[in-house]
Amino acid sequence: MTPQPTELTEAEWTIIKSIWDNEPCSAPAIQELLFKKTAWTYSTVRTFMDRMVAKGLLRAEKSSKLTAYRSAVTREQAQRGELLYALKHAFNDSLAPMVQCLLDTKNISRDELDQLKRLIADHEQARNPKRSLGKSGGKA
Amino acid sequence: MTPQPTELTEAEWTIIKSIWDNEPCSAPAIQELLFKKTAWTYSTVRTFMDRMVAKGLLRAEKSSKLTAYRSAVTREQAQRGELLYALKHAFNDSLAPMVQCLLDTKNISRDELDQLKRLIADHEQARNPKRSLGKSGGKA
DNA sequence: TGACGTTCTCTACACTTGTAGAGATGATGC
DNA sequence: GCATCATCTCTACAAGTGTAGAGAACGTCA
Repeated sequence: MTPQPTELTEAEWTIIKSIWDNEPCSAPAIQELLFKKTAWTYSTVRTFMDRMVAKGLLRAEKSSKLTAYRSAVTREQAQRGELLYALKHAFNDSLAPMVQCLLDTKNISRDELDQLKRLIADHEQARNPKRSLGKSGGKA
Repeated sequence: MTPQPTELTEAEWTIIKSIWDNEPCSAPAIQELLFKKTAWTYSTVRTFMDRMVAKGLLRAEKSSKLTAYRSAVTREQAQRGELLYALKHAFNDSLAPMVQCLLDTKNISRDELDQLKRLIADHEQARNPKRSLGKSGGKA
């Protein structure tokens, strides 16, 4: 149903990535995990997490004293939100300029280039499965 | 030199796009241009623009009473900033997942798909102009 | 049962972003 | 010279974001 496009702040990205990798998890656990990278105190992390619950980005279940958190949006949803934001604002919703920018910006290895070609080919196959090209077993 | 990655807020995107298309231009002009879309008052637009000057996103030159604005970052810089932000936060800097998400998300027409393939092919050519096709390529 | 550690709750504060009104000031036409 | 218009400057304020301290409350080990 694609609710409203999920948009995350930088801090929220940091938190939720950690949660995706560890859910369900506690706030102290996340704080500890992130401490090396962010130096955030428990209060900071907890504030973010509770705000994210309020926004519907996370879900919290508390048993007695402890609160367990899990994500309420999938990685894919969040990625899509971020991508659509960039696509819309920076590229007026047109694919090609975005991909062009990607190609111009990152130093892309031959492998990555091949990978991209494969992605596109697979996508083509998937939407147009008439004839098979031998190459790889596809399977979306 | 790629200063610091340019990041724009939603309102800033709206403003700067209008400026790219009309620079040099005055604040009242931009306000009028955007009014249909945003309903922003002059004060609002002016505040944004002056903040953007402070941030180094725009440049302002005032002659007597009038202030003329122009962009201080190119469309490409801004696009790159936005793209890198998404790439970094949502996709941990990996190309392929981003492109995959793009393919999965937007309803891509055959034309667009062809266009993408062409972009990639051109890019390949550009970085590897030795021989036209051939797998080899070797040597990163 | 008291000290200690863990986790939680509440509150706070500065900065950014979105939004705008009020009034100053200069330019124009008469 | 004065009314008017266009433009500018200044100030403000609410909501969102980044960041955190102080102190309550519970669990536990001696």
